[in-house]
Amino acid sequence: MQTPSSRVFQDPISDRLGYVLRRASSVMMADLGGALAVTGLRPVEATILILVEANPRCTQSDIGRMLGIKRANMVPLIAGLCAKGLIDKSPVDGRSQSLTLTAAGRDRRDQADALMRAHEARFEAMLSSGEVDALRTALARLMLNDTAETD
Amino acid sequence: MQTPSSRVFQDPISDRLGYVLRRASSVMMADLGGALAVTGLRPVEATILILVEANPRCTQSDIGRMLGIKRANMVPLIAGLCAKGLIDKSPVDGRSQSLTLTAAGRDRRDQADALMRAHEARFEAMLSSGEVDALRTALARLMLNDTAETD
DNA sequence: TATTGTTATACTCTATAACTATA
DNA sequence: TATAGTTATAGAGTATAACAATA
Repeated sequence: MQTPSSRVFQDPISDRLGYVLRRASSVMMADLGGALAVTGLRPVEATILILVEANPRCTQSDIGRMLGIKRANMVPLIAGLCAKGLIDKSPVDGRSQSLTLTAAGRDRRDQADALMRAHEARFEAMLSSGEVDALRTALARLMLNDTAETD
Repeated sequence: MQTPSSRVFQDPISDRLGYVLRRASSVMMADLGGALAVTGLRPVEATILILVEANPRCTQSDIGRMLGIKRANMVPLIAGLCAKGLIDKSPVDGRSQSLTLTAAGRDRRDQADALMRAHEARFEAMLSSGEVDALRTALARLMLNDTAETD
């Protein structure tokens, strides 16, 4: 056969740290997206529910800063969660609005969180506990190079 | 002062492996993008030049399979590199075209590769060599969970 | 002056469907 | 029947600029 590749290719990029980091991240995010599909939430939406529950009465700007998402891009995210009846806004400032989970939001958060933890456990099961610790340590170290502006 | 946050927030997501993986990846990619800006190439374009040099006469579909980029999305990437005079196409099949670097493409590849290696060295310098090895091993293991279709 | 929320906009990345032509 | 290249299109994610209201 002479189908897509009897040819063997040189692979000069699988030893590039940035490349493998990006690919591993995209594999894990794709898995998470699939795991969360039953909740009707995307990973970022599930993450917001978790953050709002842990920080009741925070603002959407607070969430944006925690996640590295710009103010302008938080608007449709929060609006979507409100439209789904998972989050309530209430004015605090006149310019700020505090966020809290609705009862449905708490249920959905719990459902999503359980799926996220199971997802994480599936990936961690591929590593020894020492490897997991090493991975977390290394990633935390690399993140110190973050140069992104707050907004 | 009562500026953006005298308030301290709970952070229930920085211990989620998927989240830190995604953030670390985006930090490193942003740094790479900045480092490559002087070449006028995006990270994916530099990567393609490196792959074409290592695999002369490969097709754009071959590149797509190596990088996990779909056929349809390879079209503007390769067209852009051709328009810049960095890659030449020549028909092999009637349906396939083989890719090779032009002289300018080789120069640009070398320039970009040097910047990529320096970029990588800056990040690896934040870790011990044992930590670098552990990180690479762990990431390679996680990537085995890849469920993406070829095309 | 700085911050919050917002609108509008644009660019990149990714995904699907469909088509042509070739093998 | 499968592959290569292509077009068109849609959805995410992310970025900037600008504005109003408020602190």
